[in-house]
Amino acid sequence: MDNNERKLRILKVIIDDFINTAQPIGSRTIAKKYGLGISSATIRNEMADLEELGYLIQPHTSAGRIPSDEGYRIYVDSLMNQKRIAKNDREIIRTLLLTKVIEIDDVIKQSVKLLADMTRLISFASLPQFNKSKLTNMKLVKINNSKIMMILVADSGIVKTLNLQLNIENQQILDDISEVFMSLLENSTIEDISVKKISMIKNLLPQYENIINYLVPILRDTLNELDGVDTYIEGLNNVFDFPEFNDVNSLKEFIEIIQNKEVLFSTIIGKDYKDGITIRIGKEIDNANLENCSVINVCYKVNGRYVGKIGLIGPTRMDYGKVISVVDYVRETLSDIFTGIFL
Amino acid sequence: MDNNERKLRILKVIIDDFINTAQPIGSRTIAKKYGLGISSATIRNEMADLEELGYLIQPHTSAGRIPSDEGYRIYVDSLMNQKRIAKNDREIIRTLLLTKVIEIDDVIKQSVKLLADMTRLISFASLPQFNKSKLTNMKLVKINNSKIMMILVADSGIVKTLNLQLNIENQQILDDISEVFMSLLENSTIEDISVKKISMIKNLLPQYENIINYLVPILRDTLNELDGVDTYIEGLNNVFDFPEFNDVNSLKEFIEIIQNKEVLFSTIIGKDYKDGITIRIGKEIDNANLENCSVINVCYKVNGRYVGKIGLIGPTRMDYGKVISVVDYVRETLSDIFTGIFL
DNA sequence: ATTTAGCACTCGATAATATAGAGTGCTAAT
DNA sequence: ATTAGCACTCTATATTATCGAGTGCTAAAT
Repeated sequence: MDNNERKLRILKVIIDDFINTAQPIGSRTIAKKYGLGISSATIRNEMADLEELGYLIQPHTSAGRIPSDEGYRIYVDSLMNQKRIAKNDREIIRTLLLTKVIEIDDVIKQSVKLLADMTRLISFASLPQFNKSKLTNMKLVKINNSKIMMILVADSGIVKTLNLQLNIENQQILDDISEVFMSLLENSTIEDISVKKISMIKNLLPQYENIINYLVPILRDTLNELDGVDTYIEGLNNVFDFPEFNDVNSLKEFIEIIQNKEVLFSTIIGKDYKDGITIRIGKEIDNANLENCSVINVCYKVNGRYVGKIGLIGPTRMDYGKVISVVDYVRETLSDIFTGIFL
Repeated sequence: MDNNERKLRILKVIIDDFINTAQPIGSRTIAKKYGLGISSATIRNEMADLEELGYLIQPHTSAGRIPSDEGYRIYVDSLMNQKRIAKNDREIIRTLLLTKVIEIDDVIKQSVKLLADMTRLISFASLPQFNKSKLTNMKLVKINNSKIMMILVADSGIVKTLNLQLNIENQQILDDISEVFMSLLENSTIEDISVKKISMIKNLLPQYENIINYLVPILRDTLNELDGVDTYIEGLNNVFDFPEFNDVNSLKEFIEIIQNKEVLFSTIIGKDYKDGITIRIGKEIDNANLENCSVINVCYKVNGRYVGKIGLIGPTRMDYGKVISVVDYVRETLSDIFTGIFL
């Protein structure tokens, strides 16, 4: 049916317009503003159909219509113009991500900033997880009489520094200990740190058994760090420019939800790792407080392993075409960086 | 004149009330709510006088009065009840600052968090500067084939970790280098790192001259780090609860001003270092955008040297008594920590 | 069979108006 | 010097009126 095709064209126009203006749009305005070659009455009829199909919503009788989540879904899946990222933006991304930045954390931090700046939405990322990584270096540094610092380096290049309370007479002791640790545990994953290896360490350094007993669980916990996944968030200030949050209360609510680590990590970032861009619109996010938002996510791999996710959240009314093009280019750049071409 | 004394008592009552309610207060309410033994008419006359003196402001004819900046100034200087910090708060501060925390940066970060939580205002700090400190430990850790990490420990307990690009075959080389560095530079200040000492290091490790040439300026720069003063800010979310910011625009403006590094560092934190608590009220801050705010600052010393400042900003209508007691206790605790009693 | 002009109707947004009440300043009595 | 009394002011809130964008339906036009 070719009138179906016309319906979709009208739907596209409505959503395009709404993304720009944030205002409900009516049949007359559509006819006037976008020359579709049909009268407002015809458009009116089509709009009534589109509403019945669930793609449009009428805030009240005498207002125009706005897209529903389902409307946005169709729009994203098949109606919107795929935009090519602006050359200027492309260059900024490449320049800022490919130079100066050394640590993975910094690459991700920088990417999150870029995403927020370019899309004027809120961006976030989860940081690479340390587990299943192999221990490639470990150092103990004396800070003062009661404190030391433990530095752990994983094969992925991730570095963890831990401040510990420990009375140590001199640095030499720490050097001896870390040397033995490394001799036995270099390139170990968490599973490789067996009881047997620990006993071997203790046998080699019987005089430091207490210290070793103290350090091993900390080492294991750090390697195992399943829970405390670090997350970044940027662009929070952009919420002030969202017309959908025009009162202090809804602003506050949204900011608080988004800063809730549990919500951010479980719901917004999510735990499913798969290739490509994931878009969740409104109710699809499955959180009553985020019903008016959409979330766009991508995973990034380091050395071929999924280690984290990066993405955006904003009002369902967002410029999907532009936003997706930017996210996708960041994804591509991260992929280039982390597959070792540039690192 | 003893009626002067009565005026001040009335002024105090008005400000106390306004701090609590954020509402202008009238003569009748004062007479009813606070039994001062005088009639509303008398209070009315006194209030008219207080307004003429510049301590009160009448938002409009039929509203009550609110304090002016000058009113707050008198209040803070001589009227308000000096509060003793709540025992509970005292314990939280001590517990969180004296245990677990090792690095000065962390102490300050934690302090800033505590201040924001306890006062429900916005808190900030500038970080200690590293210069003039003595180097007490240095370690080089191999991260991978092209990267190492340098850890510098100063006598003050400050730790700096730096990520560097350097091709190093194995950790042993780094250990040798750092050992020689420490043998010659332990307890050196920036001035002590003389050309002569550097040559001595090179003489001891002729085969690593390139590496040493690379590391020395970085070491010096880090020790010298004069400019890039880091600042923290916490409690930004508290602005949502200030009744004085009840529309999105004023919220946005305030947040943006406060996050402006230049304003934060130059105006809010300020560069004057002196003992004790500094309070600036409204216009005293000398920034048109912060006219409705007050700033409370203290400096902290590490090893007897001023190294940074920590403080709070919020609406002029804040509970000065409580806020000052908390800030003062944090100041005291930091002083204890940084004079080395606990560190 | 579609499409469209025409029109009565709906309903939120905005403006205009009315009302209430908190607070004031002044006057005259205490 | 203090206070009761009272007319007056002015904002905040509620009430009402008005406007207009948009709709759905009907009947005419294509």
